[in-house]
Formats: sequence, structure tokens, C-alpha cells
Amino acid sequence: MSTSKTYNPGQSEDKWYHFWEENGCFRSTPDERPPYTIVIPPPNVTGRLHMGHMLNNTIQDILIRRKRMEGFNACWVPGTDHASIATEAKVVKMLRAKGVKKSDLSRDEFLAHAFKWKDTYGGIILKQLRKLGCSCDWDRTRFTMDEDYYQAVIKVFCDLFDKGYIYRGLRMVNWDPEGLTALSDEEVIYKEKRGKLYHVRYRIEGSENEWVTIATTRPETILGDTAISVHPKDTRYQHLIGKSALVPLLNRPIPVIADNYVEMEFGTGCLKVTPAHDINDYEIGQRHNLETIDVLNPNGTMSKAARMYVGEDRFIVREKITEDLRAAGHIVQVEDHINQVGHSERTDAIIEPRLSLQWWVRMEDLSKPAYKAVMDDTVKLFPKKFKNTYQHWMENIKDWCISRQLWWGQQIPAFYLHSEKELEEENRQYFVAPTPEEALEKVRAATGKNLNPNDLYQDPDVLDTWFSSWLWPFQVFKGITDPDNKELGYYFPINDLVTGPDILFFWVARMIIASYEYKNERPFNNVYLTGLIRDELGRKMSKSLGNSPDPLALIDLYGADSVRVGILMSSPAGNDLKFDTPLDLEKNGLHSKLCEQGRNFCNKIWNAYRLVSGWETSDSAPTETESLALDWIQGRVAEVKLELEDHFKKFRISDALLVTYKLIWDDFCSWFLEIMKPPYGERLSGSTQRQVTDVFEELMQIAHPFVPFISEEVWQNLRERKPNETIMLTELGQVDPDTLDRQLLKDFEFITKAVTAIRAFRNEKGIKNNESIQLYVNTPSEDLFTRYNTVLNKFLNIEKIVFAEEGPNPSGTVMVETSKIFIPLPEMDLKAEREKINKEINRLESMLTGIEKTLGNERFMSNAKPAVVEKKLKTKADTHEKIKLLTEALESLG
RNA sequence: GGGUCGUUAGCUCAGUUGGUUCAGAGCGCUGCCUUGACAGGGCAGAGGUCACUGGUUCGAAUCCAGUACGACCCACCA
Repeated sequence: MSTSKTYNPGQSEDKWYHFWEENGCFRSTPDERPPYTIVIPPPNVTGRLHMGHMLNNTIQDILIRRKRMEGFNACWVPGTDHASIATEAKVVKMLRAKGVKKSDLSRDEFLAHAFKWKDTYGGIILKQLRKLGCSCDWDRTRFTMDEDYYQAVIKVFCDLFDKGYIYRGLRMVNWDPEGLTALSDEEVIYKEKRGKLYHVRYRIEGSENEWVTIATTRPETILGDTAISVHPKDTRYQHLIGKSALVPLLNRPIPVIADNYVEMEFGTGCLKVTPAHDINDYEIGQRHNLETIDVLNPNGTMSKAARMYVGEDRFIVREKITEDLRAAGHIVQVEDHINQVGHSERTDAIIEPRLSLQWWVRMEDLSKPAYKAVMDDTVKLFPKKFKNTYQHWMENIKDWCISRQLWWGQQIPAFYLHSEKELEEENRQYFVAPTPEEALEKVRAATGKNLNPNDLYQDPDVLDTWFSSWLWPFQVFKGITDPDNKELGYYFPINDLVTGPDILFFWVARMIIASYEYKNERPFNNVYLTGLIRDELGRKMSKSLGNSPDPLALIDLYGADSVRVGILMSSPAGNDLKFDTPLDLEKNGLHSKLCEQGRNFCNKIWNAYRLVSGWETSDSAPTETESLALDWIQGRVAEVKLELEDHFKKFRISDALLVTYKLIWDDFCSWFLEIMKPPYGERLSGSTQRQVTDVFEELMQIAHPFVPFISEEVWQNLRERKPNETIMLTELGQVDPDTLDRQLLKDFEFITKAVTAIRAFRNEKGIKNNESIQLYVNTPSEDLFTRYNTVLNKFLNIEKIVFAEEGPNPSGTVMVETSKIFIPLPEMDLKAEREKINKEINRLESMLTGIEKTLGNERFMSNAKPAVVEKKLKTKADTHEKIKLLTEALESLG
């Protein structure tokens, strides 16, 4: 037999994954069974598996495998997201490395490169997910830029435009000077930065030596100032309102105005107003009709309008202008200052607020049904705390900037007239339609002119990636492009969504919004938000910190099952998880105690299999002990199955794993198999062996969602199987709670307690395992000791059991509930034994005092629930009894 | 600045409706155990004023308030 002492995951994992795939085990098509559907949160097309994906997809795989075994038609739709800005940035970088500039390429040429890149590197992550064991229906793999998906996005854009939800507007946007595109508010990450607050004085026009001092963190924007503002009630500056100040270095006069926005307490109480580079300044500018001077180019260098430092980067200019201002006597003071600086989520560039013409989605009305659905638990969030977060975001929802100045993505279906190209951008007419032909129709309707396609040009921008992924749960079933199809009707709404809390707004909320708008229905019933994975210092795992281990290396090292167990072992629902791979991999080598625990678990299963498979059998009938133990383990399995149902219902996945782990390790291996081991040189009843195999099979079924590979390996080996048979398509039977033999479970628990207590006694007294002992038992349940005599003997090497009031002298005493067990010893330290018993009596007596005090309290008796009082009374009686027995034992010691 | 969550054994975390058989698990640690499943193992053991301070209650790790520390989310104070 090729059963090595340790389980070898590498061999079986690839084998079984191919087996499953070839046999179409992951495939789902609509049938008469109830569906259970999950759609993968589509990873970036050029992404690679990281620890977050591991957690996420392990959980999804556990859910889908379990449902599949519960008799559902389980469908897990995989796919990838085109990730417009992230992918475009990568392609641009790749081209640059080859000496090709994006600006030298036509749009089509660039897209050809991008698609090629996507074909080469895209979908790597999907292959990696196979290593993890993910049971996705790969035939359904989707991509957010698939032809039909593209059409769906365009269709939705046009539809929302026609409904008035989409508009084009000149507004302040978050500008990414590196990606050269606008971003939505959600794509801006604020980070605390240590900076300086510069106090700069401006001379009042027409005065010799009258100054006004403002405070700014961004002196380079002084060149774009068009006013200075003070608070209207600020008595310090009343005399200045209406006068003009001169912009330092440029000597350009700007008005001093009064606006409520200004905080009198901050800085000097005077604010320089730069409408082109700050959202608040822009609003002030609007109120006061100020001029807007845009001193920055899109790439973050100074523009011609700045008149100085033209073409130099804004951060270099910040240094330079500070020096020039100082030289000219304008710097009054420079203090340290901590403020929040926005960064691009994708490029990490510092965001510039910038006035520009973009496309927007009006969110307020559109989002109302989605708000309601979560608030009334039509869509449930796990853990619940995220409901608050969601509520807050929804109640303060702002319009969504959806245009991106990129090429990779769905191009905005808006058309302009070539003839108007000379006009200012915001003055050009535009026509929104899915195709140029339909746009021409609109042109005709609007202008009466008959034009041809060459007279039009399309908006060059593409749509935000999330504007396509918000359609994911239904467009993967063609819910937009073929709204009445059968598959959609069968699979949608999907059941559960598993994702990270970091994309609650980006994605989850918007999917709910889109679903109500287009399907008039929730997209999913439950959203399970996993925790974030942190390193051993508690920091978020991220690429920039380089603190994330490579999951594939971990799988190579420990096996996929082990990594699945490891990552789940300490990740309770929605709480963050500290992972334990060392930070300095080079120095310390890759290892993880958590994964080791997973590996050890697999090894335990493997060795249990080795034991069971090695048993020789006979035709004899099962012994009484065997029957008893079989009844018990079957009862335990049933009990745990009920527990598991509850855990799964509440998405308590780690708890589900833990009870499974303990069922196999403790109940099955440590107790049951130890009882079942045939005595030296003997054979096991064939009937018993078959029943043990049944139990083992059922355990493998229960474990299968967590550890799919080893459970399949062992299951396949336990019995002869048909060629296509697989554990993953077996059905997990249901348990009727009423059939549980609770008395048996309780009896067995008593026996295990007795075994443990006597083992401890042996340990304490240094009695070797090969020395047999005698038990003199004083117990109200003699029948139990009789019935379980052989079980006790399996563990304890008992010479005989005698029922008696007390044991011979000298004997040690072991208490198990209200049973007293005397164990004779040839020599015993009587003093130590007396001390031990006394200590126990003292403990029990103080406990009894407490109980009596409680019971003597009238208010307890009148307020506490009857069950609690009853329990208390029973504890009192038991404690009394134990004290009595121990006192007797003490007396018998002399 | 607003909000959410957390603080339990050396470490990572459970503790779901308040009830002295709930103070737990795993890892780590200590002692003992090597011919027949597994040292990646077995058996046993030590370790905690449940962050702090008050309050509610007959009774608090659990409920309430405050404090401290930490994490995360949101927010336009230059």
C-alpha cells in the first residue's frame, strides 16, 4: 500500500482538481433543483492572487460546496474585471519600458496592445484560483469587457441618460496628475501628511505698509489667487473688506471679500481664495463671481496662466516660491501642520482638485430603493455593523463622476459635431446614443440636418470600471442584453455575495442600486463582508508594504487544504485576521503556524484512514462495545451536523470549521478509534468495519467544503468507487433533532470524564500505563460502569472494577460528578492525599456558601427564571453530595 | 471633527438570550509517554482582577455611562 506516514497534498490536489473539471462537477445548468448562486467579485484582469483573495474565495468555495452537497443546484460564476485605470497604467508602463509612448499611439493601436496584454496576463488569477480548489463553473467565465457586457454598459448609460440620471457638467473633480484622469470621490484615499502652514503677507493696494496675512499649505497656488476672504463678523478685518490686496511676486490686485465659510480661529483668519484649485474656494468664487485662474497643467506642472515657474512640477515650485517669497519679505511665519492629503487609489499620486467637464450620475433618487432594501434587511449584511456604515454613505450620497480620461474601458456613447470643434468644450452640442447611426437620428431630430457618420466624433473618455461591475450579478446572465432569458430567471437574484469591506461603496452598494433600477429586485440576499488580513504587526497587507506572503508559495509548502484551514482558523466573521507569516521572508523563510495546524489536521485525517484501512476483518458480529461506540459516534456526528447548520446560517465559518476539526480529531480519533482498535493480533467484525467506514465517509463529507482535496482522496480510498463518482456530488443527509439519543451522549460524556480523571490520577501518582489498577466504585449509576466496563478498560488498563462503599487502605480517591472511585495503591503519601482532598472540600464549600447565599436571597428567588433556580438547586445538592463523599473519603484515610 | 468596532492566558482569538460546572479554544510553555495510524503524535499540567472607573441588577466578561489605548470608515477647515 502506498500509504506514507504523512499525507502528501501535492500529489492528490492536481489529480482531483483535474478529475472534477473533466467530469464537469463544477458545471451548473438550470434544472428542477433549487438554485444556489454566487458570483465571484471579479478580480482585476491583470491581478495576482493575494491573501485577501485567498480568504474571500475560500469562503465562497466552502459555501458553494456545502450547498452543492445539500442538494442545491450550485453555480459559482467566475470572471475578471477590466479594471480600467489599473490595467491601463500597467500597459502604459509596459509600453514605456519598450520605449513606446502612449501619446505616439492611436487609440486602436493602444487597445490592441492592451488586449494582447490582457490575453497574456489576464486570467492568471483564475488559474491560481484552481490551485486553491475553487469549484467555479469555468464555462461561465465572464469579463467585464466581453462583447455583450460592453453593450450592456452602453445600453445602461444611454438609458440613464434618457431618464435624466446622467448629465455632463463642469465641476470640481479629483484629478490624478499621474493617471491623467478624473476620479470619483471613492477612489481618493486620504492620508495624514506632515506639512507646513505658511503665513504669507499680501500688501494692501494703495498703501505703503498695510498688509494682510493669510495662512496656506500650498504657496504655489498663490499665483492663482483671485481674492482674499475674511469672515463677515471678524472685527479684526472689517476695514479691509472692499479693498484690494496685491498677489505677492505678481503684484496683481485681488479683492478682499467677506464670506461665512472662513473660520476666524484657523490660521490668521484670512483665507486666500484660489477657485481653480480648491473645492471650497471654487464655491466661494461662484458666490462672489470671482475669476478662476488655473495655474496647473493636467500633469501637475505649472501652466502658462501661472506666469512664473511654468512647466515645473508643483512640489518643486512649492519650495522655490517659498524661497522667493521669503526673499521678497512676504513670509511671516512657517509652522508645522498635519493635514489630510488625498491620494489616487490606483496610482498613489497626490490628487489635485481641478475644474473640468465630466459625466456624472445623479445618485440621490436612483439610490433610494437600495437604501431601503438594506435598512429593512431585504438585503442582509454580515456582520451587521456594516449596516451603519452603509446607511451613513447612502444618506450622504453624492453624484458619481463616471468619466475617465483613459482608453481602456467602455467608451462613452456621446457624439459631437466636428463642425463645433472650435467651440469651448462646454458649449458643444452632444448626442447620446449607442451607435453613431442612432446619434445621427438624434442630430436630425434636434437640428433638422442630415449628416453622415463622418460628421460626428465620439467622446474620447471611457467609463469608470465600477460603472460596468455594478451590473455584474445580472449581466453575467445577460440580464441587460437579454433581459427575459431563462438562466437569469433561474439563477437571479443570487444568494450570497462574499467580498471585502473595502469595496462596500465602490461595488456592493452600487450593485444594489443598479439591480433595483434594472431588475426591480435585490441582486442578492446576503452580503458577507470578510475581515482584512493583517501582518504580524497588525498592518494591512498591501503590495506597497511588501508584507503579504505569496499564497501560491504557501500552497506549495503546505497544500491548498492546509492553507484554507490556516487562513480560516482565526478569521471570525467580519473581524480582521492577523496572519502569521514572518515579515522578513528572506531571513526567516516562509512558514506559518496557522497553515501548519491545517497541515497537521490533514495529516491526522490521513493517519486515521491508514489505521482504518489496515484493519483485518472477520465474520463475527459486532461486540457490545463496538455497537455502543458506533451508536455514540453516530450521535455525535448528528449533533455536530445540527450545530453546523446553525453556524452556516449565521455565516460563522470559522466556528463551523472548528467544530468539524474537533469532531474529527477529538471525538473520532482520540475517543472512537481508540475504542475501536482491535486488541493485539485480533480481527475486527466485518460489520463493524463497514459501519466505521460509513462514519468516516460522513466525516469526509462534512469536512469536504473546508478541505476538498484530502476529503476526496480519503473518500475515494475508503471504498471501491465507480469511475466518475466523487464526494463533492454526494448528498449531505439532514438530521432530525428528535432522533438524537441525548441520554447516550450524556452517558458517554460521563465515561470520558471518568477516563480523564483517572488518567490524571495515574499521571499524578506516576503509575505507568502497563501497571494495571483496581477501581473500587461507589456510585449511584453502577449500570453505567458495568455497561462501559470494556470502554474504560481500553483506556485505563483496569484489573478489576468492584462496587463498594469504600476502597482498601490505602487508596487514592477520584471524584467524577457524584461517583467516588477508590484506587488502591501499595504506597501512598497519605498526607499529600489528605491535603488534596481538603483543598477540594474547601473549594466546594466556598462554592456552596455562595450558592446558599444566592438561594437565600428572596429577590433572586422571586426574580430569577425558574430554570435558573432549578439548576442552582441541583448544583447545591450535587455540591453537598460531593462534600459528603469527600469527607467520608478523608475519614477512611485515617 | 463625526461615526463604527475592539481591549479576555505569553501569542492569535471564541464566549450567540446577564445566572459559580463559562472564565474557554488553538498555538506556545512544562512534565510524562518511542515496537502496531500519526513526534506533523498521545496523555496530563501550569497560565487570566475578562483595559480602567463608576452605575444598573439578587447576580455583570456579558447591560449602561465615562476614561485610556488601538483599528477602521466618513468629513471641504485653508
